[in-house]
Amino acid sequence: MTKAPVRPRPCTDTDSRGRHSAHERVALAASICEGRGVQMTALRRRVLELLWASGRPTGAYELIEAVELRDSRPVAPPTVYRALHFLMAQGLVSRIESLNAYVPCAHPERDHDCLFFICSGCRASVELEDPRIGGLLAEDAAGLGFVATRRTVEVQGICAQCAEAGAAA
Amino acid sequence: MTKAPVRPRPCTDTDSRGRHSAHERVALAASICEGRGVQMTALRRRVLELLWASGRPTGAYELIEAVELRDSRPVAPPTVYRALHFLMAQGLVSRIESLNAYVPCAHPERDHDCLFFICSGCRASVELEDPRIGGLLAEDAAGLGFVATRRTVEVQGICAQCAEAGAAA
DNA sequence: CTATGACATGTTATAATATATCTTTATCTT
DNA sequence: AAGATAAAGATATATTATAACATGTCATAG
Repeated sequence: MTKAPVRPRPCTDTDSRGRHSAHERVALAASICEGRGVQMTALRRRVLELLWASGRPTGAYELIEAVELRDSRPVAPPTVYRALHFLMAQGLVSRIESLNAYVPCAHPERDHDCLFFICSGCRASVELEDPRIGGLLAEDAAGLGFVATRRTVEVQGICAQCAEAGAAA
Repeated sequence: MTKAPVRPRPCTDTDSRGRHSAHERVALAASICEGRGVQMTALRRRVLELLWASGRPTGAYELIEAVELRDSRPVAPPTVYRALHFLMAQGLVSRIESLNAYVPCAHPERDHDCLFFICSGCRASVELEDPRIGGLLAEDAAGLGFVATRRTVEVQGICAQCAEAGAAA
């Protein structure tokens, strides 16, 4: 009656909690690609793996270095950018606009519309789903006669851990 | 009971509607600066003027060219970037992260928390205030123990005019 | 089996965006 | 005027991203 029953939950079932390993994440992504008839190539898989392994929003050039290190060969920017474009098109990766960085998408199996909480202390980001935000944005868009194709919702600040650490220091 | 009474309204009281000229906008900004004891210098004023004159999100380098044209002298990037940083710090300009572009803030006198609807057809952006979004984001942040300092809410799509034009074509 | 077409990647160069650093100038303050 | 402070000028460079063209890979039609 008073509130919508939907409560957002953080998509923090990271491998550090023992729920899903990076490997499992990538396997899920691969099966999604298979189902769609698109190719999860070695390079794309590598980029996605490295994003999951990173644990925080990662810049394209950082990712280039990581691929070079991992595969012991030089890799030029377009190579990685193309992989990122593919992964974003498949909903497997999101771009954090305010950081010029990329994060793997926690729930590629659902049609996602996520918001990101980005800690300026530890550089981590938490992905959240809150359908109510999408609802309001849709409503506002409709009021303007605006047809939305993509949404960017990012909140910058300090996470609980860093706030505590900062307060302790 | 069922809905919050707050309804968002677009901040589209642009000078094309005869409400506020760019000059008035800048004068208001200057008086805000005066009240805060910070300096609205000639350069900062020029950059803000040009942003108001532009009518759409404007890139830093586009702005550099505009200043050079207007003031008939060469202007290096840091000059304009510094002015932009100042104007953003004063809440007089916002950065559109998804475009790497800057827009003047429609209501600097209010403590703003705006969302932007960005048309990929005409490249225009509409600034909206919807306190409900901020409320939900605050609620979600609180749930995570996250202390928010800044928000980025951007919706990409096609505006009513462009949609109509596209449909007609 | 090899020609062809579709897709992915490699390679080179460059565009677009942004900042670090140091110097100079303007503006207050005393 | 001297010294302190804030702003802008100037030079160089860092960071992020794409354009354009060449090559490789793989399935399959001929």
